[in-house]
Amino acid sequence: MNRPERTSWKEIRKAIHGRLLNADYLPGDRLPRDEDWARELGCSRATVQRAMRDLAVSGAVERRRKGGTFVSVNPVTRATLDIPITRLEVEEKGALYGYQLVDRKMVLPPANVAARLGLSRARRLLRIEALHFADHRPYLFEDRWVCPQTVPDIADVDLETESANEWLVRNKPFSRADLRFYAIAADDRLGGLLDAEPGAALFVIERTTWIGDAPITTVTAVTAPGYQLLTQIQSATL
Amino acid sequence: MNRPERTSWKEIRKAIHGRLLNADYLPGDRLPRDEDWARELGCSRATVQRAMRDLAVSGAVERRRKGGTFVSVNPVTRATLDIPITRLEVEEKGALYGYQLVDRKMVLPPANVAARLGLSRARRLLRIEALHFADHRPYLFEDRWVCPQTVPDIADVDLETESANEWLVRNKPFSRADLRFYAIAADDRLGGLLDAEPGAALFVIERTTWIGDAPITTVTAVTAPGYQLLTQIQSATL
DNA sequence: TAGTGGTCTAGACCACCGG
DNA sequence: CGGTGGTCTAGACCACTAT
Repeated sequence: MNRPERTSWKEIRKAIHGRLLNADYLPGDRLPRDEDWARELGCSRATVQRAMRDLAVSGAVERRRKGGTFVSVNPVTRATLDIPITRLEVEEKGALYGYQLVDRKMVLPPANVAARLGLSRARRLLRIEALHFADHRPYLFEDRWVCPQTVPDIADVDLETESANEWLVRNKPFSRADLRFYAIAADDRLGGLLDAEPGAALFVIERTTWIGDAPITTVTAVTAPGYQLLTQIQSATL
Repeated sequence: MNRPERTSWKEIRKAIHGRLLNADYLPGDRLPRDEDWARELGCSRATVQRAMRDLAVSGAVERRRKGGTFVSVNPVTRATLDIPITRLEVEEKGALYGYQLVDRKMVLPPANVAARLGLSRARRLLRIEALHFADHRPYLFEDRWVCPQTVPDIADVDLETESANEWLVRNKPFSRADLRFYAIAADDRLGGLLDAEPGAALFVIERTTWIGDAPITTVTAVTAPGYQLLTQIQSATL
């Protein structure tokens, strides 16, 4: 600690975080100003600011102009999830990817789908049902609704060949997305599609996207039995 | 665009991201050096670096020293999940929180639990089973294993009153965590505990934490029927 | 080894918001 | 209004790694 020791913002973060873990400051407490940390730790204010921003992003502290920096009152476990294109997810596991379009038609959406997309009036949407396979076994069933008003060029895509999942992710960036994760029991149809016992517990990822205020698509991705979504957290305290 | 317009790193990010969305650069392409962007966009290199870091964190580009900056080849949907303390999650919904310890004992863990924690030798662990309630209805069942070697002071906690969940999150920071999300079908016991039909599909959050290399705890949090985990993404393209 | 991103500094000004 | 965090700049040096 005597040697300046090639200070870096990670060391500064570690030093400050250490004080928090050591309970030098308790949840709700106000921390010293950045400038004071800078003097005490022997670095510039910008470096403290870099460390503090990281602590704020990770949820350890909250910062308010004029108010100052406070130790977070309600700790949360903050994780980052990556949801890849399904084909890449399958291939990443070393499995052979397969894809099959089940159905595709223009139809009026049910109320819950219209609500998800925030559609005030009932318009016909493009509904796509498709199956993704890993090593010839069902991997994920995709029940998708696309807004042709927002995505007119979906009409030019050969959905027999290219999955709507991949085409949309690659070609239609979104500005906002809602994600939901939950579990459902397989009904007879889902059981048949996913090769699961009727009643089997299935993990579901539901995703709805917008570009600006215009809804793009909403998809209910029902995974085959045994599917798990994984992630890891590396805390700043290394 | 003529006026420098109080440039900020968010505008720089937007400008660069715009070029990506406009397909000026395709996935895999190498982007200009930061310094060139700085000259072109009329800001300092540090500002470009701030914008680029944000694009890298959000997954839009990949940066390598000496190599340069590249448009990401495999787009992913990257979401941030906040998993709060269960009590706060319930209270956040405006419901009355309740808690009940179901069981607590020292016992040898089964192989899968030992594997999760990375324990090479079989040692007795503290197993805690507890129920969390929302408005007097079962909300979440917590099946937890704690390593007393790592967390000896768990012995002093009155687990009848305070949930292990809350005590650990508040008092035992971790340096690494594994998270899994999946679905299971309720067996008779879970059905009884969570007031669910046997066979009902239940959403499960499994979390294992370490401090350094020492395992702290692993918990299987089984949620009551209807539970959904939600999150939102706000893209940089605003 | 050279090119690129990553970081640090000192100083300045701005934006927000609590008192 | 004043204090605090947020950002920008110009320049310098460092760290990594592709060539």
